[in-house]
Order: sequence, then C-alpha cells, then structure tokens
Amino acid sequence: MSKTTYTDPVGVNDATLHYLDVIYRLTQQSDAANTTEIAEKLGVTPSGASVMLKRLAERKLVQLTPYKGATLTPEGRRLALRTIRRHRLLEMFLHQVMGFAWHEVDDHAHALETAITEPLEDRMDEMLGYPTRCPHGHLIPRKDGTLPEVNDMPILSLAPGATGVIRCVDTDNSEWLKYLGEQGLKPGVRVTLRGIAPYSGPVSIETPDGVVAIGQNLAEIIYIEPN
Amino acid sequence: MSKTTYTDPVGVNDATLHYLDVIYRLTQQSDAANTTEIAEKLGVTPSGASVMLKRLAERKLVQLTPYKGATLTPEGRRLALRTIRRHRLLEMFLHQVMGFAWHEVDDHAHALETAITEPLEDRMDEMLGYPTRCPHGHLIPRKDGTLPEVNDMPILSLAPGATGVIRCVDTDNSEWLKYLGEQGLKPGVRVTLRGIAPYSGPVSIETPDGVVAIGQNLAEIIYIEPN
DNA sequence: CGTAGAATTTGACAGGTGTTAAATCTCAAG
DNA sequence: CTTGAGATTTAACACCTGTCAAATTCTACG
Repeated sequence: MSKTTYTDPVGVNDATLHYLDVIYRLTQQSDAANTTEIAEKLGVTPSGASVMLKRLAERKLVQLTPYKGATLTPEGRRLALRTIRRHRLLEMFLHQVMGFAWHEVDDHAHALETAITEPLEDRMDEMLGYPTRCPHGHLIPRKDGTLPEVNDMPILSLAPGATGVIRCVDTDNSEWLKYLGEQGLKPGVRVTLRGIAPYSGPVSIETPDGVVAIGQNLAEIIYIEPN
Repeated sequence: MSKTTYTDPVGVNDATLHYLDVIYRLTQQSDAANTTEIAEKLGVTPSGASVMLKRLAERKLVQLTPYKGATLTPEGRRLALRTIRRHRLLEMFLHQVMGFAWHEVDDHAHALETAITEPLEDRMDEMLGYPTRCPHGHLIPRKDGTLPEVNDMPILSLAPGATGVIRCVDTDNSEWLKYLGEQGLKPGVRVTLRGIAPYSGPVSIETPDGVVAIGQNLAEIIYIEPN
C-alpha cells in the first residue's frame, strides 16, 4: 500500500482543527473565546471542551488562561486560517462549480474541510479564479495567512438614503440565508437603505427588484461597501 | 449551531468504512480476507486488525471465522459498496472535472471518500453523466449496490492477434499507472495483442501510436473487451 | 505423524475525545 | 464585603483504535 499522506504533522486531526477554527472565529469578536461558547459551537459539553482546551494548550496551539478563555498561538492561528481558507474555498466551489445554493454549502464544506489535500485546495483556487470571498462574502485567507483588505460596513450603521453594494451576509443560519437570497439580498447586489423603523422595527432596503422590509436581526448581519 | 449531520447512524466512522472497503476488495479475489492482508492494506499491525475485526463482527458488519478470515455481512457489504461508489465517483470527478491525472486521483479520493455527503455524491454522479467506471476502469457500484455487467478479460488470456478495447487497468500503483498512461495504455484505447515472449518475457501490444512492449507484471493488470 | 515457522489472537497498555457529577472559581448584586 | 448564580475545571470513567509482546493455532513439510 502506498500510504502517501497529505495531512499535517502528527497530532493535527479533525477534532483539533475544528476547535481551532471555532476559537479563531470567536476571537474575532471578543478578546478570548470562553469554554462554554466553544462547547456550544462544537456540540460538546463544556467539561469536554475544557479538557480539550487544556490539551491544545499543552500542544502550544492555544494560549489558555484558566477560567478566562482561550486565544490562538501563532501556530494555532496558522492552522485555523488554513482550515477556514479551505472551508471557504470549498463553499465557493460547491456553489460556483457544483451548483449548490448558497444556503446549502456550509454543511457540506464543513464535512470536507479537514479532509481535502493541498493540491485539491490549490486546484479549486485556480478553477475559481483565486476568489477573495466565499458565497456569503466572508474573506478567504490567503495561503500565507493574510486577509484581503476590505471596507465592509454594517448596513445598520449607515444613514437612510445611503447606497452601496452588499458584500457580506454574516450568518451560518441556513434558513436566514435562504430567505435573504429569495429577497434579493445577497453579495454583489446594489442597495439603498430606505429607513429603519424605531423600536427594533423593520428595515427597508431598496434592491433592483424593489423595496424589501426585514427585521433588524436580519439586517444586522448584512454588510455593505458604501459607494 | 445547526449540527445537521449527513453521516450514517452512529458507529460507522472512517476507520470502520476503510476496513469494510478493504475487506470487500480482498474478498473479490479469495473467499475470505485474512487478518495480515487487511492489516497491510490499512497500514496497521495484524494484532490491531484482529481486534478491530472482532469488533466489526460484534457489530454484525463482518462475518468472522477465527484463524480463517473475514467476510462481509449484507450490511457490511452495503457500506463497503457505498464507500467504493463514492471513491470511484470522486476519482472520476477529480479526473474529468478538476483535471487531475489518472495516477493522482486515488490518494485524493481516499482522503475524501468517507467525508462526502450524499447530496454531493449525487451531484457528482449527475455532473459526470452517471458514469459506470472510474478512470482506471473499475466499476462504479450503483446506489442500490448492484454492479454493471461487463465483459472484461485479462489481455494475457487472449491469443496473439486478438484485438479489443482496454477497459480496466487494475492497480493502485500510481507509478505503474503513470507509465502505462504515457505508453498510451489506458481505458478506451483499441489495442491488438502482438505477442507474449516466453519465460515471463515482454508483451507486445499495438496501440494507435505504435507497438509498445511491457513486462508481464504490467500486462497482467490490463483488461480488455475483445471485439 | 510431529513439528517448525507462519499466521493469528490475546493481554496489557496508551492516547485521543468524549460523558456525568462534583468541586471550584468568578463576578456582580445586595 | 459577602454571597450566590453561572461558568469552569476536575475526577472518574467509557469507548475507539491502535501498539507490543506473549500465547495460541494452523499448516505444510520432513
């Protein structure tokens, strides 16, 4: 048997990569990722996550402050970014090449992200024309771990009357994605913010197909590049 | 987190599927797969394989006769055929859609075969036009577990002068595949057997590009459909 | 038929990832 | 400053898959 392996040096397996991925995403929004949040995202108990975090810390993949939270070390971040790059390239591939809808790709990509090999990653990148964003607009890390510079702003941070192009719809809720897509609210679409009703009221957005009104919970995941 | 799962009922994980896959292939050639062979194919020790086989037998996936060998149960065969179907569809996809060379696809497909989801399997099948064979000519099991009927014969079983179309090159040795491909000996090519030198001498095969001579070890993996 | 050598299994153990239940820590509110 | 709820960790354990070394079984040959 040939036993050629394209995977990383020993000890970096699926579970590890999923932890690093989740920690990376959580630390985008707060300083450190807490155990319970990590556990929730991974579908394990907090005690299980706690044990695993300690091991990841021993392996120098995360910086752990007990009772406070976890952060990635440079090596952990490297691996997380690699996984995220693969995830988002896969999403793009599934959408553009294989014709899956944008709300379907996350789950499939998740199943594949730790299994694909580097030549496959590179080939997808090439076939897709070296994309910088996934179908939802999230940035695809480059192979060197850097991220493209962008100017995405929450649509809710703009004043009514502002126009721009939707760049990112930031959620992993596939039903929300499906709905927003049906309303024409997806990356690449030029929109004008028409109004935000007070007291968490509806947000009116004008698209080429007309004006749509959505709740603020949905509106707050939409990011646009103002023009 | 949505946690949608596309994987099988509990307990059928990567390792299990790889065992079933290997046992299936080994039992194509002999009555039962022996422990040492299985261990070799999987890159584990015979004792490890022995332990695992006992567990697979407890789970009713293999029929085990101690000291004799293993056979698949109907359920084991079902899972093995599913994995093999996915492996061969992946090989076809990697070759036809993504442009990998036929000697490169086996390793990549192996890494993915236990990770892909059913919708992905179906979509690949569709994109490929419901192929019946992988790039090397192995049969792709149908979803119901049946296999297409074929009339493949070892080229060495024919008399010199016989002609036919190469249908299968039966090896997982990527160097052999590369070499045979370079010689123009791959599925779909019409060939004529020119001669077999005695005492394990070279085998002469005429292709549209000329006559090539290869060793009998290579010739015996080539199967043709006589015309 | 006996026996040596190969194949196989068993036993003892390890490492990874998870669980539940109990202990411990943190932090903000009284 | 105390305290109690919630977050976190620890302890004890389970399951899977593997290892190595020793015991066992099979088989083919003299």
